[in-house]
Amino acid sequence: MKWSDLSDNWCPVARTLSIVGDRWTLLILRDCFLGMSRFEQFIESSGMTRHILADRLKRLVESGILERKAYSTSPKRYDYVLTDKGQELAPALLTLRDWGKKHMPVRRATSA
Amino acid sequence: MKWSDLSDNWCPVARTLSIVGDRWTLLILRDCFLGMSRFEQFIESSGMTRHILADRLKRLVESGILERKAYSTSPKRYDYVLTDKGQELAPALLTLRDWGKKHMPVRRATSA
DNA sequence: TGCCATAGTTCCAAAACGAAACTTACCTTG
DNA sequence: CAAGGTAAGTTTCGTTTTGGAACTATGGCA
Repeated sequence: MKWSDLSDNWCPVARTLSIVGDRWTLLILRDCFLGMSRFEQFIESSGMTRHILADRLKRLVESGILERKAYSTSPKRYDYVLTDKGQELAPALLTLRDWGKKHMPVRRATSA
Repeated sequence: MKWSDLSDNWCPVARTLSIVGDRWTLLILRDCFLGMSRFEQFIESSGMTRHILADRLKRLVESGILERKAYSTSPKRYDYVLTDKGQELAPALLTLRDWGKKHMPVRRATSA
C-alpha cells in the first residue's frame, strides 16, 4: 500500500500521519512554532536539504497547514506561517517534546 | 544531514522523531494501543509490506518502546508489546488522533 | 503426505533522499 | 558598471529506502 493512500483511511491517526508522518515535516513545524518562517531559516535550523524542504513546504501549503505570504515583491520572497489548522498541531508537538525530554536523554551534543 | 543523526539533537522533539518520526512507526504503535501484538495483525491492519514491518519492529524493540515476548517456543513466535516507555507515547497518539478528527475529514471510505 | 498458519527473508524495480552545483532576481559596494 | 552577496528555489546524479511479490522455515492438522 502506498503511504499517500492513508489520507482517506478510517483512522484519524493515519489520516494525520498521511500529512505530517514523514521524516522532516514535523521538524519544519517545530521551527514554525519557534518563530521561523523563511526558507533559509528552516535550512539552517533543521539540516535538511533544499529540495526536500521545498517539497515539504509545498505539501504543507497545499494541505492548509502553512500559508505562503509574500514579504517582498521585487524579488519574490515568501514567509511560511502557520494557519489556524497548523497552530492546532501545537499539542502534538508538545507531547512529542515531553516524551523526548523524559525518554531520550542527550548522549553527545551536536551543533545542528 | 542523515536522519539518524537526530537522535543526539539538542531538541527533544527531534530526538523523539529520530525514533517514531518515519513513515509507519506511529501506525504500528497505534495498533499496539488498539491491542494488537503480532506480526500478521500489524500487516493486515496497517497495509505495510512485510520487510518494512520487520525492520520497524526491530528498531522499536532496540529502542525500548516494544518488548518481544515469546508466546510459543516450538515454532518460535513472538508478541510485540508496549513497554512503559512505549505506553507513555499514548498522549502523542491521542493528540494526533484529535487533530485528524477535526482537520482531516474522510472523503471516501477505504478498507484498510 | 499434502495443505495451512505464522513470521520472517530475499529479490527486483520504482520512488525518495542527500549532496552539491546551478539559476534567478535583486541589492550593495568598489 | 562589474563583482560579490543574499534569498529562494531547481536540477542533476548517485545512493537508500520502499513497495510488491515470491520464497523460506517450522510446526500443526487432516
